[in-house]
This record gives sequence, structure tokens and C-alpha cells, in this order.
Amino acid sequence: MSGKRSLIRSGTTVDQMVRAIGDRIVTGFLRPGEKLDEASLAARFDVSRTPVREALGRLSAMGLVERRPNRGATVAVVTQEHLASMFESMAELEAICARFSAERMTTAERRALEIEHQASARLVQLGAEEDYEYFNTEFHTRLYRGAHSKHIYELTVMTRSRLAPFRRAQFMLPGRLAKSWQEHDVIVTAIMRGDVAAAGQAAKDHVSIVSEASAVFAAVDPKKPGTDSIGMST
Amino acid sequence: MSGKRSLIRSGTTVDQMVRAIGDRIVTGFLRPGEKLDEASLAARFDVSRTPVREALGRLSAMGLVERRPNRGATVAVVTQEHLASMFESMAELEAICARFSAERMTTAERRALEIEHQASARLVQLGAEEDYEYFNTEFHTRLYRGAHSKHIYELTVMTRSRLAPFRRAQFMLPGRLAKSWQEHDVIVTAIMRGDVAAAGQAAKDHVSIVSEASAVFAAVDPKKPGTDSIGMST
DNA sequence: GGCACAGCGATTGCATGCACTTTTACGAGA
DNA sequence: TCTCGTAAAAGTGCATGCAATCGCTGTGCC
Repeated sequence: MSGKRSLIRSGTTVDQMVRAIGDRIVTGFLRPGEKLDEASLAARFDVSRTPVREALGRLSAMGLVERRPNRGATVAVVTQEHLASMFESMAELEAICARFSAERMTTAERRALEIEHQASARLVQLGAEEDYEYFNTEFHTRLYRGAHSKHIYELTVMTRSRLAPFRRAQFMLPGRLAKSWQEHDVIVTAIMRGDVAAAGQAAKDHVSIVSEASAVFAAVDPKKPGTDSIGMST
Repeated sequence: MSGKRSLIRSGTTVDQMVRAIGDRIVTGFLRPGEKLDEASLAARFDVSRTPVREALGRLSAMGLVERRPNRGATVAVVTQEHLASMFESMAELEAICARFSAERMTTAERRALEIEHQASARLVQLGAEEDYEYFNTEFHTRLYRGAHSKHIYELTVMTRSRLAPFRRAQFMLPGRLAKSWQEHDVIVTAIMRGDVAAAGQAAKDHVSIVSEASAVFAAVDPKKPGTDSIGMST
């Protein structure tokens, strides 16, 4: 081994592995509790065990996999309780970001937030779910950045990534897009007028609603492992 | 290589390395910005580069070291801004824990908290700084656990550990022990009567004051590297 | 028939070696 | 003397091989 690997995008091999394995977990190709065998993964992606090990280590730090010494790694099993705990944390973190944003965002940041938000209204009318999802992520990221606190940003992004597998559900509910947009609107309005308390509360409520939507989904089994072509993503 | 390593306590070799290197960073033997050469570290602790690399990876995830691809690892440099950001986050997280504790702690937990807190009063009178520090950590840990939210607990503990190097300063200030105890007292009182808002505010204020005490210290250079015998700790 | 222990296979943990990237030092030209 | 280019040296990234550990299965003993 080996010739060129297929579809390498950028970064080191380990980065590729983190994304590749992480993606499979997030998208449900790898199911919670499933054993992650180093040799198999190495063979699957045509690399040696070393980068696989390091990738598993990082994923473990991210909370996507669990590792026990001499016992190998498994896809992290998220209990209903833990999931609730993460959404709860997310709500609090978003609230903090919104509060800080309300009092710290520069005029430029506020304008950008407002403009993007208004632009996304069109996507709601069109029912463009994927595009809206993109704007949704953008929107929240703006909020996190607007807090002007690097550590809060890190905590929030980390928590969001751990929740990613459980958030696909939310846009499956009918009328969710419009509702999401309206909730965003409340947050934006509060931030624009610098209303710290209102911004925090609105952000918290927003996550709580997403949480309820996702809770249902958490019980449902994700997609089957199936035949999985070797391409890596994002 | 090699005969038995010196002073191995428990866990895998990587665990040892994480503790060993982490300790040296936290205690200031390794200074911010200092380059961490894999080969040197491996030679120093008489292991191969593989576990050193994995340890550096974990420390990087913890935020103690910074790693750039093909450029090696350095001890993380914490700017004044980032430090402030971490303390700010810590204040918010402690506030959340206190609020949740105020509404969720079981009667047993409340009693334990109160008893331990009262017991520590004696240490203040004696001026037993080290013992008080232990109780202080205990106290806060109880608060984090009392929130009954695993994820919040994880975020809080993680942030606390990242702040550890900058907290040694606080007890060097005269009268700090008594002040700390009184602040704890306000928190405990609020929790005992289930006053969510008051508990949150008191916890936030408590951290803010610690933050100010530490900010001064952050500018000061930690101890020199010096001659550093090879034993591992903790 | 059930439990304990020993041997074996499978898998992880660590060591070592090679290839590639980055950095640094030296020399040629302006 | 300064700048740019090139080549050697240092150091990281990955591959491979060996040793140690864990789990399982089969056999012997209670």
C-alpha cells in the first residue's frame, strides 16, 4: 500500500479520517454502540492504523466515540438523559451568546445579521430546506461570534457539533421553516434594540423548541450501515 | 530501549505522558510559547514518539498546547483577552450550575453542601490555605454535580481545568480566604432556600472576583524551567 | 451440570524506520 | 552588504512490525 487515496480534499490524513469517521457517525452510517475496529477502518480508507488511532482519539475528545484502554473504540451511545442535558446546555449557551451579542455586537455585525436574516425569508417562502439549513447555521454562528468571547464561542460550537446527529429531525416537521424564521426574528429584533434579557430568553426558547422536535427523533434508529462508498466529505 | 520506566503510577503510557507534560505546563516548568519537540520529550521520559504524539494530541484538545500541521507543538499562549474570555465563561457556567442546583439539588445534596461549607469555616480561622483550597474545589464540584446535567458538568469542569494555571494567584491575596468563604455563604444560602436568581448571581459574582485577582497574576511570568527531575506526578 | 482455569485468537499499545515538509544555513549574484 | 536561491539538517507525519492485553472457547474439576 498504497497508491493515491480517493477524494482527498485538504489537511492531513488524520483530518481526513476525523471528518470521514465523524461524518459516518453523524449521518448514522455508524450506529451508536457499534465497534470501531482500527484495522478495519485503516483498510477501509487505505491508510495505516496510526492516523486512524489519532483520529479516534480526537473523535473521543469530541465525544463522538468512546474509548476504553485495551478495549477499543465504539460509537458513543447517547442516552435520552444525556441528550436532554446537551440540549439544555445548548439553550443556556445560546442564551449567553444572544445576551452578549445584544450588548457587544458592532453596528456592522448587527447590520449583517439583520440583512442575512431578512434575505433568508425568501428561502422560507420557497420551502428551500437545504438552503435554509445553511442560512440557519450561518445565523447561529453569527450569534456565537457576536458574543465576542472566544471561549464561549468554542464551548458553543463544540456543543452544537455534538448535537448535530440529532438535529436533522427538526426540519422534517411541517411548518418548521416558518416557525424557525419567526423565532429568529424575535432574537434579531431584541438584539437590534440591545435588549439583553429579551435576546437571551428568545434564544433559549428557540433551542428548547428545536430540542422538543429532536427528542422524538432521538428514539428512532438512524439509517442502516448499508454499502458505503469510500468517498470522504466536507 | 528500555528498562522499566521510573515512577509509573497507573493507566496507559499515554495517560502518564498527558499528566507529566500537562503538569509541567500547569506548574510553569514549560513556559507559554515554548516549543515541544517530540523526540526530546520521548527521550526525556524514555518512551517512543508514538505515545508522545498522542499525548500532545490530547493536550491540544484540552487547550494546553497548540499544534500546527508539520510545525510541531508549542505550549499554548493565553492572551489577556482569551483569559478574560475564559473567566467570563466560567462565571456564566458557574451561574448556570448554581441556578440549576438551587432548583434541582436533592435534600441530601443540599445538606451535604451546607455541612461541608460550615466545616470549612474552621479552616478559614486557622488560615489553612492548602486545606481550604481542597474544600474550595470540593465545594464547586458539588455545585457542578448538583446541576444534574452531565453536559453542563463536563463543560464546567473542562473550563475550570483550563483556568487552573491562572488560579494559583487568588489565595496569595491577604484576606482572600475569609472573603471566599463569605461569598460561598451567599451562594449556599440562596441554594438552600431555592432562590434560583440569587444563587446564579452570587455564583457569577464569586467568579468575577476571583477573575480580577487572577488577572494581575496572568501578566507575571511563571517559574523558570529549571532542573526538572524526571518523576511523573499525580 | 455448572464453574474455574488455561490456552488461543483477535485486537490494542508501543517502538522503530522511512518519506515528506519546514526551517535554517551557506553561497552566488546584484 | 544585502538579497535571493538552493541544499542540507531538523522535525513531523505515516507505515509497519512486535509485544502485551483482552475476550473467548474448550477442557478439567467440583
